This record gives sequence, C-alpha cells and structure tokens, in this order.
Amino acid sequence: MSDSALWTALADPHRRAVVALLLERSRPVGEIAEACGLSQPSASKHLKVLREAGIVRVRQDAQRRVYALDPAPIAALDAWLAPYRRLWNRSLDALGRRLDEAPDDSTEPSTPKD
Amino acid sequence: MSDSALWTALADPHRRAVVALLLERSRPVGEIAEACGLSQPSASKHLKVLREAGIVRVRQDAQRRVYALDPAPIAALDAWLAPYRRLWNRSLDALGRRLDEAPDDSTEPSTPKD
DNA sequence: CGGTTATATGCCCGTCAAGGAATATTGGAA
DNA sequence: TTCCAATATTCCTTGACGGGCATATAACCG
Repeated sequence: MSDSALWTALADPHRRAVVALLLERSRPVGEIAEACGLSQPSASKHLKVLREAGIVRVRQDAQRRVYALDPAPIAALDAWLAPYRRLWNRSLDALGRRLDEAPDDSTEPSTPKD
Repeated sequence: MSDSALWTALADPHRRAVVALLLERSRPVGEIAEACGLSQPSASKHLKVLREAGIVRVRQDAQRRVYALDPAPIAALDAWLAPYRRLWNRSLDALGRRLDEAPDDSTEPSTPKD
C-alpha cells in the first residue's frame, strides 16, 4: 500500500486491463482471466498484487472470489497528479481553452483506453 | 511514448523524485543527480527513460543539458484517470462532500509527496 | 591543439517480476 | 466422506531493470 506499490501495480498492462474491467463491474477471478486473456494462475497473481496495493478488494461468494475496485488508491493517484495538473492547465490556458465549466459526469461512461 | 512507457517510467521512485524536482523548475543533469542522491550515470539513465516516455525534454546550454517537464504525458495520465474519478467522486458524494466549486489553482503550490 | 567540464553509454552483475505448469486449498454438492 | 469447481500458491526459468564502474562523447577554454 506504500504508494510505491500503487505505481508498480499499475505499471503492468495486464493489471491496468483488469482495473479497467473492474471499473465496469465487479467480477470473479474466472471472468477476469477470460476477459483479459490471462491464465487462471496469472490472473490470481495479478489480483494479489492489486489487492496488496489496495486497489481491489475481495468478497467471497461460495467458491468464488468476487473482486471490486477500491476508489481510494486511485484517488491517491489523482492527488499525486494535482501539482502537475497546474502545469498543463497553464499550457491549456495558453491555448485559450477553457473546459472547467463541464458538469460532473462530463467524461465518457466506462471503458478507458489502454 | 507508448503509454505503457509512461507508466513504467513513473513506476520508479527515483524517477518520480526527478519529476517532482523538475516541477519546481528545469535543471541540468548534475543538479538533478545531486538533489536526488543519484550518481551521474544513474541520473542520465533515468532521464533517458523519462525522455523516451516523453515526460521530459532537453535543452542544450553549452555543455549542459537542461531537463524540463513536458506537460502532455502527465495530461495523458489524467485522462486515463478520468473514468475512475467518477468512481471515487461517487464515494465522496456519499459523504456529502462537494469540492468541485474550488477555483482553478486550489491545489498546493509545488512540492508533491513521494 | 590539449585539457577540462558535463553528460551519455557500455559492460557486468545481482535482483526482481512475470509466465507456465503442476499442485495445494477451500467451499459446495452428491 | 468423496468428488468437483473455483481459486490460490509453489517451483522454475527467463528476461528486464537498476547500480557501479569505466569509458566515450561533446562543448567550452586556454
């Protein structure tokens, strides 16, 4: 959970794919593995990394382990990003762009790129 | 620059330290190395990774190479984050918090954590 | 040109993360 | 209890990464 764990967890493309998938909805390991083209053991390992980074949490449903996103760590990422946002906001301002007035859910619904 | 390069570049704590340092102001390699407690070769190598990820750009000043942050990739990170922001905004909403009305530069000036 | 400063590169090595296959574990069903 | 489904864990091998050191490169100065 050491913040560094957060970065290393998200450094892996497969894990980012898993995270993107879980944004849509919570899923058991099998589904995750299939959707991301991972072997079951590989999926379990990646989920372990994400779990230890605090990015996902598990709920046990019979033999299934249903994984879900935990918002907090991603929020931490956003906080890390904040100082830099000032930087590129300056760049956008230089172009005369103003997007800040957009409403709360101005972004596309679910599927993120990558 | 393959977006994956962005993540792997920022996955290293030293490189995040360099990035944080450059947020303050542009610096030549020597200064970066000293400030981050890196050997000169190590600093050069890390800067190379950051450069190839598009995170920093170089300006040559005599024998010096002055490195500066490039806002774009960090903006890309922010874009990646956007869909998730909806998620944890929901969490905050559940707490009845409303921070969206904060002005443009509502965040702390410079030095980020980590 | 020779020397010096600033930076980049190449090499070697230890470490660590990831994938694959097999196996252990746990919960449920017969 | 015995079998089955879902998931976790272990072992092994391989490849990428980072550090330290020496060295190459490039720009300035005399």
